[in-house]
Amino acid sequence: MYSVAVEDYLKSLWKLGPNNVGTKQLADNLRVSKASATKMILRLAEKELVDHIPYKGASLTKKGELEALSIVRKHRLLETFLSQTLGLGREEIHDEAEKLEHALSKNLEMAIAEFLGNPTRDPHGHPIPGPNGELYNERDLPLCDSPINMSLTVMQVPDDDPSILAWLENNGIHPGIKLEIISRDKFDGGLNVKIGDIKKRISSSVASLVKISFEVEN
Amino acid sequence: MYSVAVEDYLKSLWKLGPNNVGTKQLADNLRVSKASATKMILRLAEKELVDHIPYKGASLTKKGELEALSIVRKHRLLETFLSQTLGLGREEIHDEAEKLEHALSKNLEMAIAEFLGNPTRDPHGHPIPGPNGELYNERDLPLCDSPINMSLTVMQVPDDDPSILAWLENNGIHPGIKLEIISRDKFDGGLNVKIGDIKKRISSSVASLVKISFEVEN
DNA sequence: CCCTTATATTAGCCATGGCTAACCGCCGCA
DNA sequence: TGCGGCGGTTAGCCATGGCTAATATAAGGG
Repeated sequence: MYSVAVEDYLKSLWKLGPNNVGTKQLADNLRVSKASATKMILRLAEKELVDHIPYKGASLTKKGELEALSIVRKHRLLETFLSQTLGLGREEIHDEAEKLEHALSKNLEMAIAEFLGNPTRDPHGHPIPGPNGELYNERDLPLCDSPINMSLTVMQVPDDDPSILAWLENNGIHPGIKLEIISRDKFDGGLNVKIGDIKKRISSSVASLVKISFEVEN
Repeated sequence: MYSVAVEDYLKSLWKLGPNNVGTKQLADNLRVSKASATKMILRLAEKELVDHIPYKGASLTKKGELEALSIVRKHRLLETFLSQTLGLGREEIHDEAEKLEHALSKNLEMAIAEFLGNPTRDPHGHPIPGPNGELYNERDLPLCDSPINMSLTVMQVPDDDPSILAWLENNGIHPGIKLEIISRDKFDGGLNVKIGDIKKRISSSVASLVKISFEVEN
């Protein structure tokens, strides 16, 4: 239906949304020039996939959002499928899925979803949109904003930075792992955490990319 | 490395080869105009992927052939993978693989080959080229040219025509099945065959697309 | 309040890969 | 041997999606 380029722009707009996304931000995210981004935004507006306010940015229309969610669904299903069948690591699957997602038919998407038992999270813990774009309410919190001295469960790690992912993996941090924040550095926001009996330091930039959940007391 | 379009042209040239392929034949195979095919042939010649003799046709260079074989390998590995993991039927996998093959990295190709145990045939019985383009000697014979009153083993069925494939499937004809030609119609070349105890008639056009092997007497 | 600077847009170029229309060349048949 | 027709090529158009360079706008600091 839409070209690879259009799908990539929609996905970026979704990731950077839901607020108005600036041309430069979008261009940087897609590694194209600002001029290319402007041109494409105009074309997307033409197709009613985005609303564009000149000099203010663009945001997805409902139509554009549904299209973006369809791509995100394909991406995350593919990551899960590659991980499950081929045993690829969390740090290998993103780039592969990035290419394959544009070549995945609705039929194959459904077959994969069924094969996997209609999962709701990919191997990074990211929610997988439903076949019609349904996305359940996101309740996971960034680790950097999480309470101290509580048992936290890692729910999500980033998917697109192999080096951060490798570091997390090497330090035993991935979805399902329990940890506890011991203290938060007042100056740089770095965290001292305890995983089992082992203490680690997590920089604030990494901690902002990891999401956790915890049991709420009644 | 090469674009989807270039890869598709190379694959078609390989399928229609190894003799010089005419512009019209290529254009028809790819469902593009003759002019588009001419233009692309010139570009492929520029890249030294084909030799082109004006008004005579084009054929793959060694470089072009290796590239084509790489695409064919990806295609057939994907068909095997989709069939094996998702249980898709022989008539469903071709079109999916046709799209995915262009998005498959060398790494993923290797992971899939290893997962499948480095198969040498896809679900249609077509030989899968090795990672460096090795293709073992083709010994299977078209059913239409096969001897009468001998036990024949079906080795290959066509991959790109879902309706023929569905007919074959419905009549229990697929790789591995044994059959015997009872008689050959003198006028239209149609075959009367026996599969187990059941007699079937196979038209010559279909019979030319099915390949078989048989035991050679010493 | 103006001016600097970052951000955004426009203009105009390029490659790719389609298309149609028009023309060319080769071959077989009369 | 000449010619009709099919196949092949050329010319020229279009959309897509990149790019750089030049220009326009907006917003914050002096």
